Amino acid sequence: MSAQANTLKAMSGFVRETGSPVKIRRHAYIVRSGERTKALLLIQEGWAARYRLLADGRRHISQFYMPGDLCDLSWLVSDEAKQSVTALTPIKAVAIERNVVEERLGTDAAFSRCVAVDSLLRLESQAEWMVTLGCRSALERVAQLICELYLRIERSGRAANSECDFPLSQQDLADFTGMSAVHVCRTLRLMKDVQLLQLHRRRLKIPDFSSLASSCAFNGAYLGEAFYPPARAITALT
Amino acid sequence: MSAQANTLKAMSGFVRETGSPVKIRRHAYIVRSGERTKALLLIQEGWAARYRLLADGRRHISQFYMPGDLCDLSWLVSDEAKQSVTALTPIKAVAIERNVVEERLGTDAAFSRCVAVDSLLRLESQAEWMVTLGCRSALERVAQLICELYLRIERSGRAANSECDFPLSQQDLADFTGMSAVHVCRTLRLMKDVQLLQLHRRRLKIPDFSSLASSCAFNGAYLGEAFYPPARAITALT
DNA sequence: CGATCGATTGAGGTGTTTCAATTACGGTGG
DNA sequence: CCACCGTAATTGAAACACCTCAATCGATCG
Repeated sequence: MSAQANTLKAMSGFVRETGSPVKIRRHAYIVRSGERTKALLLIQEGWAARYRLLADGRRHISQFYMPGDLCDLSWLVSDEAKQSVTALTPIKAVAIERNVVEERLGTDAAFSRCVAVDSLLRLESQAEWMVTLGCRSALERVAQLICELYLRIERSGRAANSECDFPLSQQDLADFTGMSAVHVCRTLRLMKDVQLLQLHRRRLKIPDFSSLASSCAFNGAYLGEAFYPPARAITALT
Repeated sequence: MSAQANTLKAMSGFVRETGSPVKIRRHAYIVRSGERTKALLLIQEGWAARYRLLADGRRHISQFYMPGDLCDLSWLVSDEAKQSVTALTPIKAVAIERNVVEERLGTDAAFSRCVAVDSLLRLESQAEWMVTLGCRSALERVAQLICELYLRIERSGRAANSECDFPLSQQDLADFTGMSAVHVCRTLRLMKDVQLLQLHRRRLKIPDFSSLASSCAFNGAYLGEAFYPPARAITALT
């Protein structure tokens, strides 16, 4: 679908031209839940997490951002951010004023369409994760997350030889998959033991993507074609 | 925000004018996963569920549709439906050709904006459910679902005296909340015992909405103002 | 080189699932 | 109106996946 291939390009091109560069320190808030944001960010280097803190102290991460991702269109539709976003690593990004985007959304039909299409694709992707959180096993959750993240890293041009940097802690993985950090540890150990992946010192290697994918019945179609070249889609399904 | 109040009206007004009425039998497919849809539906009577069937037979429902809901904008952005939708009850709806909407999305800026805003709001709502599926207890899950559904039913004008029709089976609730039907049964029993709700013969009564809401730290803000009048929002939070 | 944070491992507990049996309900035909 | 049927709800008992707590080990960084 050409529409969705255009989406990111149009959006990020717009941001890159119009915006101004910013840097964010590790562990710094990008936005706190309840605050009104004044700018959107196009991430260029580093990772961030969108999360919610519950009253009992538990944290649930609902989204990871990495280079190439736009953070966050949902800020356009509500006065207050519903969830916090924090930098997991040092970040370089391009910031664009919120009102510039708001202005364009509603006057520029092609741009508005891009936003709509992008949001609908994310909705599909999140729906898949609802399914996974709702009824898949610990190993499947972790495997699916690793599959998804690896493909997105690869897409951003930061993977080579089935290897890439992987800045997430086990606690981060746990907070996304709805598991305890301890159980993530045990699950990763199991996956390492059966050669599904190598993960050490923030480096990830996936010796055989298709076996990892089949361990969790991964179908990357939900990431959209822009994130998932057809050639890869086929190998992942076999 | 006025934008979101306009969203549904604009959308459903458009559909109602342009579309043609259809009826769907209980248990009939509205779309099967993998099929290409030719029309969107504005539900007028009855309920539907969007779900995914896993290889091992488990089902996960990622969305319920009820009167007033549009089903489903995500069909616009992919050739094949990613998840199936089935009628939980007999349904009356208005159908509109997919290409009519596709055409308008991308040429009509205001319309495209409505679609974008609606999708972004749904995204927020789903993110909340990811949090709930990821780290809340059985009782909280069920309570949150009941809270959300009741408010939506009320919004559609089908509730009175804290009572409404409630066509979902315990299996339906289980498949959405990621629990077994047996445990939904036990959880409902507990909730009935402590007077959080009454549920019998497909009739739901919530004697005190605010205690039900506080049992799951419910914050209906994620439903959007259109679904959640400020007055109610306050009582639910106290 | 010490201090700190993250990863790892073990032991024990628990919320939820699974399986199986029973009961209640709602619709249908006689 | 009643007898029947299939579906849904309910209950109990046993099993299990995952969690919590706590201690140890390793790695990173000032």
